[in-house]
Formats: sequence, structure tokens, C-alpha cells
Amino acid sequence: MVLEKEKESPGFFKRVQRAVKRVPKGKVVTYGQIAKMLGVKDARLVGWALHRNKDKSLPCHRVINKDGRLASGYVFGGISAQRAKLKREGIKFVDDTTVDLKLHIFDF
DNA sequence: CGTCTGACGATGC
DNA sequence: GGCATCGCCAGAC
Repeated sequence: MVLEKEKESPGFFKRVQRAVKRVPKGKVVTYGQIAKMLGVKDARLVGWALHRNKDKSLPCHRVINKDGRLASGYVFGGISAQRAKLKREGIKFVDDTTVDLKLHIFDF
């Protein structure tokens, strides 16, 4: 039996993962976008979910705040590593920690 | 079940 | 234009 309610609750974290994995290379998304896409109004939930995440395969470095700033500062490697990754994907930076959001934003 | 806490966002001053 | 405050939701305790 399939409880439809359970389909709606696969775990918030799973939904976030799915959304992040949808982001193609060379593109970035904001927490707010993912939050709205998932139907929640609090972007903190997205960041909160990624914070708990341990999956290295998850391109969380493509997820940034609406200022284009890298929020994953305490992630393994630090911002510098994230910046290098993004640059390698063709992301342009306007600052050492700020992505050119308008240039690479991915619209779901 | 109340309280606290977060990778945020918008608003107000 | 930096800082305070609210909103909002899920998990930990």
C-alpha cells in the first residue's frame, strides 16, 4: 500500500538532494529557489539540510545564497576549495567568495 | 510536546 | 548600508 502522504514526505533532505543534483555544471542556485521549488518558505531549511549532509557527491558548492556568496565556508576544504571547483566549472567570480549570480543562476 | 538551533530571505531603521 | 527582528520548517534534546 502506498500512503500518499508518505510520498510527500520522503524526508526533506532527500528532496533537497534531488534538487541540487538537478543543477547542471556551470550553473548555480540559491537556497531561496530550492526552498520555493520544494514548497517551503524558509530558505534556512535548505541550508540546514545541506549542513547535515555528508554526501560528498552532492554538489553543494553550487548552492549559494542570494548574494551569490558561498555559504559553505566550513565545508571540507573551505571556501577556497569551493571557489576553485566553481571556477573550474566556468563560474565567474566577482569576489573571492562571491559568484556572479546573474550570469550563472539556474532557473528551475 | 516545548524549546532551541540553523549553509536564508525580506523588511525596517 | 550595516544591524536587528521576524518568518518559517525540520530535527535534536
